[in-house]
Amino acid sequence: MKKVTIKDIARICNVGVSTVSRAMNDDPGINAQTKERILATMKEYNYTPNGSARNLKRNEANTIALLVKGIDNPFFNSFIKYYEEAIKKYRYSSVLYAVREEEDELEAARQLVKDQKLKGILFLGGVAQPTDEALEALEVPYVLCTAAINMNVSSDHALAVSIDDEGEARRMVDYLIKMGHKRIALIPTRASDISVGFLRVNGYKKALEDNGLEFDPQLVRYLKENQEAYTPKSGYEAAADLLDNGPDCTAIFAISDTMALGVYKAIQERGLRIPEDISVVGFDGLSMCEYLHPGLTTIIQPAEQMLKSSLDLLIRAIEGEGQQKSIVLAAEFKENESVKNLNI
Amino acid sequence: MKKVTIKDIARICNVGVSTVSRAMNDDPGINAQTKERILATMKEYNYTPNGSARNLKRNEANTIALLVKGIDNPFFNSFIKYYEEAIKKYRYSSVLYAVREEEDELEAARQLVKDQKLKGILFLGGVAQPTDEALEALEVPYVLCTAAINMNVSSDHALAVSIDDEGEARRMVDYLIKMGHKRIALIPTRASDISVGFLRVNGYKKALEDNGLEFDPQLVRYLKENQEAYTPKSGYEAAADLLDNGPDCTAIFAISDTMALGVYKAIQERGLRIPEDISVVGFDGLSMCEYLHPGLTTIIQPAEQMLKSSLDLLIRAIEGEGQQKSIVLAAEFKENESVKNLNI
DNA sequence: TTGAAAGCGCTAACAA
DNA sequence: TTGTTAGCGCTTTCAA
Repeated sequence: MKKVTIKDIARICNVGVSTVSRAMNDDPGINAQTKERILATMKEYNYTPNGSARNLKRNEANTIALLVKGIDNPFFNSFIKYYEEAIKKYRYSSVLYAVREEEDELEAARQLVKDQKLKGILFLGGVAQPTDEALEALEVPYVLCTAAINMNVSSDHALAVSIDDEGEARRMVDYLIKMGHKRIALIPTRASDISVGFLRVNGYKKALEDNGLEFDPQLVRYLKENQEAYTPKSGYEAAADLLDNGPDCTAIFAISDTMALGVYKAIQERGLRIPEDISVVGFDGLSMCEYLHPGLTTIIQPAEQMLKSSLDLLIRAIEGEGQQKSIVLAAEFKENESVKNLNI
Repeated sequence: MKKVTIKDIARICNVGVSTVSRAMNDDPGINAQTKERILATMKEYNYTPNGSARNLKRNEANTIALLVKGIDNPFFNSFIKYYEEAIKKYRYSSVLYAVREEEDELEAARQLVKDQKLKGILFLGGVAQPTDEALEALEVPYVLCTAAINMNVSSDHALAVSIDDEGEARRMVDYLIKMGHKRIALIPTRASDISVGFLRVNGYKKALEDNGLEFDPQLVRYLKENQEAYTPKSGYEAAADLLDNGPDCTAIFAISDTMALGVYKAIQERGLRIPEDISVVGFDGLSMCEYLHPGLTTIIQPAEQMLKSSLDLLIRAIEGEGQQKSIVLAAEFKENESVKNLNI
């Protein structure tokens, strides 16, 4: 079974190759009937255009990449799923690229753009310290999804889709305070994190301030530089340290659901009960955490919507219709059983 | 900045394009010094060959695909991570492709092979009912990783890497029995599952038989056809049904860790304690489940090793050095706190 | 050991 | 509205 080419189709249909090319590329200047006939023949002979030849000619691959930093973070799973679904609607092909924790995702992106002639990049997670220069060097539009877009970035290419991390964190802590909690511990990422982690910490501080509570550094358990962010392990270790050596608290705000999972264990392992002895809240909306016991109170990021918006934004930008620079989506506050109302 | 091509390099080096081609393709018939010189120039000018042109000419893309069915199953995360790392060692590029639950992964694979001229495919999960014809139609080597290779498959192309699902399940149930459990419930996938799920059920049955215990269908809670396999939700629902309507049991064997998570909740929600009131064991070794409380006793699949072996097997097959057909790796039995010893 | 030249399958400019 | 044709950047004969 030899591969059927554009020439074969042309010969069979008794037309020139360019006519066939026009037929499959929706070129306006072509007779509707001829087009019909050609398309039918293509289908009959099971013809698919050779991508390499196309790209070679067009000197471009209509490809965008999803660049995930921390692919083993289950939070990204649903995004990836939606990505694969959503991309099919567009006439772009795509590659998924996983960047390791210690890798520089911007360098990796630059390499990819060059090697694969990418049209755009969708960053998921990561992008800790994106400087204008580094991002500009990409030379293609990109969208930072779930990542906080930094104040020091003003690049024209820079697009972002996220929730209001600071505001949502603030809302969460405010909720805890309204529930009567005054000693609220925080388990963030590393102190050096200036991305989403930073914003959520800010939200925590603001909520305290809003309510006239003092910020107590002792209640904040930053990860050590050698601990991996957003893992149950780190959450566990931080909570264990807090419970064993820290000041008393009535609630723990883990900055991600993955970490909240570890917090649960640290608490339960010590014979304490959630929420009777200590309340726990998370952030992100990992579906799995609904199945913790008790169900975790958290902020649910609208993964599907975020992904769709990101893709939309990216493709508009690629096609030069970009007007919007960033989209902030509403998150869902999910009240669950992990918080005790101290007012009662 | 115009893209530098092979012609540019040729001109700069004062050689023909074919010589440049030889230099970069490690062609034997070339003077070592010329080669050196050319390679140096390529580096200096930051030349990278145009993949499209290469593929067009060679009429092939040196690409393999990782085809994941159920990308939102966190169990596959670590595999994907290792895949991305491992593939870099080979001179193959790769694509990751996520197949939805309801999609036919073999059809998707066939399409991919055709469209992208794939050299091989690595299936992760899925491949429920692979018939010889369907697999043969792929026309390229493929490896089924973590999927049970079925008895009715004898294709020459068929390669598989897995653990001994039946044996390991048997070991797990045998362990429970040794711990004094006699009424052991099972939460498998759907009754129609003839893949790994089936094998694990078999292992369960054999262990009972080995120990002279009778198989009680009432203790087995198959998922309904509309429930998604390997999710906490399904595990929760099955366990809830079992606890509310089923016969008494002292232990529950969830066929995957993801489902065990839901089982935990169903139990704890009812005010029962693990393992005091009821023991739970899982299967797969989801890292996250170590952070459940109490820690889950499970069978850990050696993800990294499995992935490496799969890739190795696949690439050998592609390059025609295939001798091995399948590899069965040892799993690790992880004893943890979720099982009560009834003998004491 | 090298270079010239013929395409790989496709698109697009040009001519008809 | 259609066909002819010149490449895109590369690999690979073939001849030197």
